[in-house]
Amino acid sequence: MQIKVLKGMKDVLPSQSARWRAVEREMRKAALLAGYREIRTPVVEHTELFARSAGESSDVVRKEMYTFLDKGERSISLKPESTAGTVRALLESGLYAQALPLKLYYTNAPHFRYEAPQSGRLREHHQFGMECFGASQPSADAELITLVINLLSSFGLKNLSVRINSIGCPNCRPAYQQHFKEYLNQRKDQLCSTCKERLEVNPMRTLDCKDHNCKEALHDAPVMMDYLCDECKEHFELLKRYLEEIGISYSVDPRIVRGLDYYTKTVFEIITTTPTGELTVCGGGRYDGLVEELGGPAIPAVGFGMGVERVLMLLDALEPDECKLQIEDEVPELFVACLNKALSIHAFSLVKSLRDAGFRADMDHQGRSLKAQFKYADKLGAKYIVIIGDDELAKGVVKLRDMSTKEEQEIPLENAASAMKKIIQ
RNA sequence: GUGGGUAUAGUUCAGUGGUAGAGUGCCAGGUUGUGGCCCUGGAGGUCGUGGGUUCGAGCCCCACUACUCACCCCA
Repeated sequence: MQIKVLKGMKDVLPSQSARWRAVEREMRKAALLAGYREIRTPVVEHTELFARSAGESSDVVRKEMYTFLDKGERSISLKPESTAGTVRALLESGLYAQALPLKLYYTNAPHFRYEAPQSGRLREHHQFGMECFGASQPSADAELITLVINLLSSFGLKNLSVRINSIGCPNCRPAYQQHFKEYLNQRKDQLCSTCKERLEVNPMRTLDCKDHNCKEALHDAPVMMDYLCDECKEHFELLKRYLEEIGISYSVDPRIVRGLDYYTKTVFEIITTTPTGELTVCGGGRYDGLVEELGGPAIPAVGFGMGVERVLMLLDALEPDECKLQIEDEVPELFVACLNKALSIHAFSLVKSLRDAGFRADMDHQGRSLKAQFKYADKLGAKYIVIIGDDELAKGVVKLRDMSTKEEQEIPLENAASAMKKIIQ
């Protein structure tokens, strides 16, 4: 019985891995330009970390975590998001005591959510994310949004839209929630069953319910935007001004409520349209209370997570000329073919010296006919073939064939690599 | 968790209850020193699994499993 990959998990095969590296390379470059440095946190954490950060009532914690008991009967979970782990590392290392703001990023970090996989939604997916600690000003929020838009645009992606909202802070949110809850209670009968539950646990999540009746019931519901305290209001207004200043277009969507409980003030999503509908590529926001919540000092923070698979999905949908991503060339430059098996020993040592000289070079390992070696080299996409034959060897040369022009020339076997370097470049 | 679709060669997929098929890929030959195109041949199948109906099941029925899409939610 053949063993197959687990549900919701995907192998990245050679045909795709160069794209992964290219995307990752650009992400690192963008992060570095803005002063962010890489952090790598473990894939597993104490379950409690996620319960305390994302919130016991969040869907992620309630039903989507990969949770296990380890051999010491500790409850551990594969990380469903990276902010909690980053904050944990920040506190544990004492990094927060150094110069603030502290800017951190991670890329191609595996994340896990135990749910039904479908298009653009896997159980294991990878995120690029950035977190900025100690920056209370909305310029930090704007910096992140700008960076994401720039990055995605640089790949050639279009149809990106930025949606922002403010969900207030502990000063202004309770009053809003009070009013909102009263509003909901009056319309309790119209709500779907999950929203009835939400009403008790986390009423604000009813705002992004897709159920038709719920939408109807909520269409003139009070929104947080109208209840923001002066500080939150000013913060939000400034964020908009920063975005406008550099020409990032956005829309204010008072219904964005993120799935994680730790957010305060700014929340944002970067959305794109696909043939099947809208797809969230990136989501994030401000979490001014989380560091303190997890036992540290009161340090404001803002960050986002971006789904790498989703970015790649969008890139795959682009026409070849629209995709601006530079993919690393992996095809061999030289394939060393030999006329018969006895000559393989010469091919072997030539390949070695070609590789030492920095060429991507390969040879046959199956004892195949010359013709078969040519076919193989052609399938690999080799740019040149080096032919070693008895006649050539007697003369102390090898033949170099340009696969696209079919031109052949003889190269002295001695110092062949440096001679080829001149010809090929 | 709920609902729909699908399951046949490495892969993409045809297949009307009566001999297991094609495209593509792979290997070889046509060409004893030369790739792409062409021609020929070859290898490759427990027809998802288990039951049932039938003289006979890839096909009909039931169950299960896997995959996939959608809902919910999200990256």
